[in-house]
Amino acid sequence: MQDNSKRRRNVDRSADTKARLIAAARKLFVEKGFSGTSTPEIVRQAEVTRGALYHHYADKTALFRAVLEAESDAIGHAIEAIDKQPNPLAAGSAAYFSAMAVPGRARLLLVEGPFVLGAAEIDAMDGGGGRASLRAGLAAAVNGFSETEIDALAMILSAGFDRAALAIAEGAAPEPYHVALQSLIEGIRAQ
Amino acid sequence: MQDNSKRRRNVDRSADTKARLIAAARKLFVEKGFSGTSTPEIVRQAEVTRGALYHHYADKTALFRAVLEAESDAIGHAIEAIDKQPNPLAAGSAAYFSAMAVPGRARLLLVEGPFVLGAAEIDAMDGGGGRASLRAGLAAAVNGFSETEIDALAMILSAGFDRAALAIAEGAAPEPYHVALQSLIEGIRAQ
DNA sequence: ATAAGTACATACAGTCTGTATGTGAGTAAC
DNA sequence: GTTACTCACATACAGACTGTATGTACTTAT
Repeated sequence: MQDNSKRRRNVDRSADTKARLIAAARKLFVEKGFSGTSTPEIVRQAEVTRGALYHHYADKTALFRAVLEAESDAIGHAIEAIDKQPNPLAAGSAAYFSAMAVPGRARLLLVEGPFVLGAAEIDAMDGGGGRASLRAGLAAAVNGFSETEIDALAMILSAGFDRAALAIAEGAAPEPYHVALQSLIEGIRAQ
Repeated sequence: MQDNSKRRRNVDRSADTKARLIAAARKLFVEKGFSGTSTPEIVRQAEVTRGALYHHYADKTALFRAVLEAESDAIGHAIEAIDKQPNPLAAGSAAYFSAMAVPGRARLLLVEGPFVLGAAEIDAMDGGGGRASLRAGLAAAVNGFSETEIDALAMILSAGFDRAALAIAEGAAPEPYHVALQSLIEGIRAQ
């Protein structure tokens, strides 16, 4: 499809082909969703053949997984290195929204990902969108809740963060969501 | 496929066929998801032919929509008749969880629905899972928040309710989630 | 009684996914 | 450096699925 024939090491060819596939797939998955995107479409966009795709990835889902892993890596350390800050909840919140502001990321990680791969696998991949950090911050900030109640609080607030990030990614003003989330956290902290 | 030949009015035949299709589709969509379920599978389960399916519904998505509309109708009045109760937030919460306890409903309305039809259409169908009621309850209960902030609060808490309902539908103990949500609501009420 | 519409059933066209197979360039062993 | 082997594809194919077109028996309207 393209000129890969001139003196290139295999490792470079593979890296290049995979990068093209991931970039093309990411673009199309963001625009049209997983099931709305066909593999012929992806390889056309990437300027490779379906043979190349199925050589590197077991199936369409595996390519999708590779796209999300790249996305998750990109977020990676942004949130986790925050646990020890003065106000970890506020800092973590800011870091989360900052990470989710990258175009397409919210749709990939919060909509397509949980549906295609299942919520469990997404959680395992990115640590639940920083839910672990959120849980830790909550555990340190609140009193009078059992462990399972803190788990529930973290899960519920995490869902709120996700929904807010999605709304903001779709064009909503961020401030009301930030205020609302901060107020919710302050509210339980005060109990 | 079945014995529809003996003296049946068209309106009855249609109603019966549609009911069969909706029941079969609901079962399979709950078990295997929308894209994991094929129309041959649905009609086999319903004991009709694909011709019947495509006679009554424009496409597979339209059948899915009919399933969700039936589900939404079933919930219907359970939540809306609550706005005028002494503690509308607590009563609404209980009604919501009660409605979402019906097997399969959480997956259909909270996972498959938003993905297949889009979150906007689901919201329009069931009033955002009672988000309107939640917003009204919040508006009456809290002070010092702007309208858009109350919107944001309602959306965030609504996402929390959904996530909790899903976790409970998947087998989690309900109590911690109830406690957590009630604490969150009490917390902002007190501000 | 006849004409028109309804509710299907069947057949078909197009597209998609994943696999099987073939080929040339790269790599390793000697 | 030559030979054997592996890798990175490219191409061809089989099976399944979706939606449509067409044909038919049963109703309903006139």
